Amino acid sequence: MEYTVQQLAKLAGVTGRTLRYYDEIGILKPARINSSGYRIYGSKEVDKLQQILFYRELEVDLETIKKIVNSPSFDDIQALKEHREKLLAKRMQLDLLIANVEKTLAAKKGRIIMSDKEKFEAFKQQLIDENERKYGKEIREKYGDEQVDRSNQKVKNMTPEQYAEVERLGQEILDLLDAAFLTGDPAGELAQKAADLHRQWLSYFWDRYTKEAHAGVAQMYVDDERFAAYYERKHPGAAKFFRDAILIYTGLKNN
Amino acid sequence: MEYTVQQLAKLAGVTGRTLRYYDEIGILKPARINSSGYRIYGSKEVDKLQQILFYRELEVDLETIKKIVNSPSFDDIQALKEHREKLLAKRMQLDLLIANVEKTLAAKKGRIIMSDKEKFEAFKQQLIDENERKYGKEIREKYGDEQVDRSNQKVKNMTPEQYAEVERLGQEILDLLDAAFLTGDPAGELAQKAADLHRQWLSYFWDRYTKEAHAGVAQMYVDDERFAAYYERKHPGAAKFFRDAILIYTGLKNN
DNA sequence: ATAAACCTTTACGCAACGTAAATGTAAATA
DNA sequence: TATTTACATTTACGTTGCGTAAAGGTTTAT
Repeated sequence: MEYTVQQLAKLAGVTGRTLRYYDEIGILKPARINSSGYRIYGSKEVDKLQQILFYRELEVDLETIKKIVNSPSFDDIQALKEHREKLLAKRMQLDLLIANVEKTLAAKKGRIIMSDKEKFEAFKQQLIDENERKYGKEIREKYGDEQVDRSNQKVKNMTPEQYAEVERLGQEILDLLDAAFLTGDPAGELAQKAADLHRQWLSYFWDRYTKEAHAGVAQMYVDDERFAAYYERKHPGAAKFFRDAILIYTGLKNN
Repeated sequence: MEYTVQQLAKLAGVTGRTLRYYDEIGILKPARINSSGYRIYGSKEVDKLQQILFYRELEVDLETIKKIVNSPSFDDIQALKEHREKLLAKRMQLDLLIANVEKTLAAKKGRIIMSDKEKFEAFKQQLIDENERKYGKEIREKYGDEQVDRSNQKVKNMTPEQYAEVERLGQEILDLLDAAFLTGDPAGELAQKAADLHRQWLSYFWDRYTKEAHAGVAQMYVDDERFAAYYERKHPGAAKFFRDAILIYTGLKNN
C-alpha cells in the first residue's frame, strides 16, 4: 500500500526522476517523508498519478494538468475542448507538411531518372513554394485564389526555354532599372524599356494583361517592403522610380 | 545586394536573433563582418537562408538541415523519406490522441446529465486506456489483437453491477492471496480459493476460459515485473506463490 | 563487514530560439 | 551640432520535461 519512488515508478511506468520532478513542481507530492528523507507515496497518490498520466497522454502540459487535478472545480471540459481544437489545428498543419514533403520528394525523385528536366521541375516547384510562403497570403487576398492558382499553374507548365526566358527577363529588368535610375527620368528611354520588359515578364504569369493590373503591381512594389527591398537592393528609391516609369508606360499618369 | 541582420531578417520573415543563432551554430555564416563588427550578408546567403527556411517549414531539425545545405552530396531524398515517416507516425499518434480526447469529452459531457452512470463509463474507458498504455503492446503480441479487442469490448459492455463485481473480486483475490501466502501452502484451501476467484475474475474479460491460458497468465504475473509488482505489494514472492497455486488449481502441476 | 541497491540533493544538458542587459555605432531630427 | 532614435554587438539566463551524472547517505543482502 505504500511505495518508495522506485516502486511507484515501476508500477506506473515512469522514472524516478519524473516523480521527483512532479514533486518539485508541486503536481504530485508524496504522502509523507520518512525519517531518512525518503518520499513515501500512498494509494491516493497512486490514483492521482494515474490521472496525471492520463492527461499527459493527451499531450496536455503539466501546468494545465496541475490545475485539473488540484481543483475539482476547474472546468476540465472546457480545457479539453480547447485542447482538442489545438490538436485538430496541429493535424491540419501536419497534413500540409506531409503533402509538401511528398511534393518535394516527387520532384526530387524524378531528378534521379531525368536529371536535368526534373531538376528544372524541382526549381519551378520551389519557386512557387517560396513565392507562396513569402507572399502567398497577401497576394491571395489582393488578387484572389483563382488568379494566384492560375499563375502557379502557368509556371508549372512552362518549358525550360520559357523558364530560362523568364529568369533572363527578370535579370535584364533589374539591370535596366539600375541604369534608368541613374538618369533620374522615369519617362526616359531606359525606364520605359524596363517597364516594357516588365510587361513581357508579367505575361508569363498572367493569362490576361491589363494596364490597370500592371499599375497595381507597380504600386505594390512600393507598398510592400519585401518587394521594395528587392528592387532597392542597389538604389533606395528605385521601387518608387519603377512605379512611376510603369505608370507612365501604361499611360495612367502623364509625365 | 548586401544586408545587415535586421534587413535580411525582415526580408526573410525571421528575427535577428534567429540569424545570430544560425551564425552561432554554423548553419549560416555572414559573407563578411564589417569594420564595426556588423554581420553583412550577400545574395548567396539570402539563397541559402531561403533553402534553410524551406526545410525548416517541413519541420526538419537544424542539425539535419545543416547537413543538407552544407554538403551537396548528402542524400537529401533519404533524409526526406525518413522525415516523412516521422510525420506520418506523428499524425497517427495525433489521430489517436484526438479520438481519446473526444471519447473523454463525450464521457464527461454525459456526466452532467447522468452523473454516476457516466462517471462509471469514464472509469471503464480509463481502465481500458490505461491497460492498453501499460501492457498493450506486449499483451497484444502474446494474445493477438482480436483477443485483446474482445476483452476491451467486454469491459465496455459491462453493467455497473458487473463492473463492481469485477472490482470486488479483484480486491478479494488480493486479500485471499495475502492470507494464503502466510500459510506457505499453494495447494492449501486459501490459495486454491484465490485461484478459483481468479478464474471467475478472468471470465469477465475472456469469452472462453481454458486452463492453459489461465496458467499462461499466472506465469506472466511472475515474468512481467509490472504485474509482479502489483501482486507483491505486501509480500515479495507472492507472484510466484500465486502462479504455483494456479498451476495446481488448473491441474497442470501436481503438488 | 562489505558490497549491492536503494535513497537524497544539486546541477548541467537538450532545441531553438525569446528576452533582457550593457554597450557601441549610424542615421534622423531639433 | 547636439541629441534622440534606431540600429548593431556580446553575454547570459529562461523556456519544457525530464535525462544524466556526481557526490553522498541508508537499507538490504550476502
